Amino acid sequence: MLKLSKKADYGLIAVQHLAQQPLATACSAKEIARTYGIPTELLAKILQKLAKNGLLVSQHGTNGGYVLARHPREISAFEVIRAIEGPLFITSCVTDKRECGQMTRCTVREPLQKVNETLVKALSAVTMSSLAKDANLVQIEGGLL
Amino acid sequence: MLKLSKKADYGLIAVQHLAQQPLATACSAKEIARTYGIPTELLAKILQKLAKNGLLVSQHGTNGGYVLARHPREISAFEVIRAIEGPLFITSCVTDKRECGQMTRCTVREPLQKVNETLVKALSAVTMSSLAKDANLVQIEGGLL
DNA sequence: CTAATATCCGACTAGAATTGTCGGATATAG
DNA sequence: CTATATCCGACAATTCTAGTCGGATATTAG
Repeated sequence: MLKLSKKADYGLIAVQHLAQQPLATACSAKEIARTYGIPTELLAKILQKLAKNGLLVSQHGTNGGYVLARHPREISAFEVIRAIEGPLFITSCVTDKRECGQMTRCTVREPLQKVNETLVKALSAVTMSSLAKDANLVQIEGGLL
Repeated sequence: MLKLSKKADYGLIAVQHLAQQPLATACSAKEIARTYGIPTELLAKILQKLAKNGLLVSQHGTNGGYVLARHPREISAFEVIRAIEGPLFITSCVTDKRECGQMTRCTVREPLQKVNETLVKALSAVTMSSLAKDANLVQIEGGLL
């Protein structure tokens, strides 16, 4: 059905949560998991992956946890998703290197590749700070009006 | 990994195959399946779904098979995919009517909805005739130059 | 130093979805 | 009447996802 995995959802929620924290305030996996009702162990592994991919910085020990490695403006939904789900291809036949042996004259693949690029661009345009903006839209508008 | 199902791929290939046929020439499921190395029974069910959704017209009996219900120009990749996979949502929490009970203040959902719309537009812009054009691009260009 | 906290990591299970198969009913052309 | 082909539901096999568990390492508080 062409949908994101729950892991990706969890990751986006967590990163967005971190984006809303005061600067240099670390959040533990347990803390975030409880806030959103996400299985703790599962979120822990997702955060580890994000840290390994350089999106988060981890801090061991008491009062440790995770902090964004960059400004929310410079972290896109695409990066978060790719870090968790790996390279994303809309076509099921083209994966990292292998191509489908059968259906050699597949005329479908190439145009879908372009759709794939469009999707990547759209996801790249969604930054963590733009998510936060949407979240506070009512407040902001209220202030401006 | 956010990819189309094989069924969707098979469907696109089949519809595109039909788009390349001389007008009013029916192709059977078996015929198409063998051409592209797709499991016959599986493709049969996919074509049935496409017929039920009004994209194809079926013809029983000897020399029967399937024909496009409309001009290739008026059949988009999006329609084919939706007929096979059902309504597509990029967010895993929002399905047809249910929303995720947990994580009430999910700020992720709404912006992704926009990405979803972008994706739908991109897929809608890809028509079966545009697929065929890409396939014959070399010929056409050669003729024009 | 010790205890508490938290990341880190791999292996494992359960459940769901996808993919593919089978058997048989219906319709149609020759 | 027979061969062909759509139609349809049920089922099996395989793969993917989601979640769990146990234990190792690192850091801070006291």
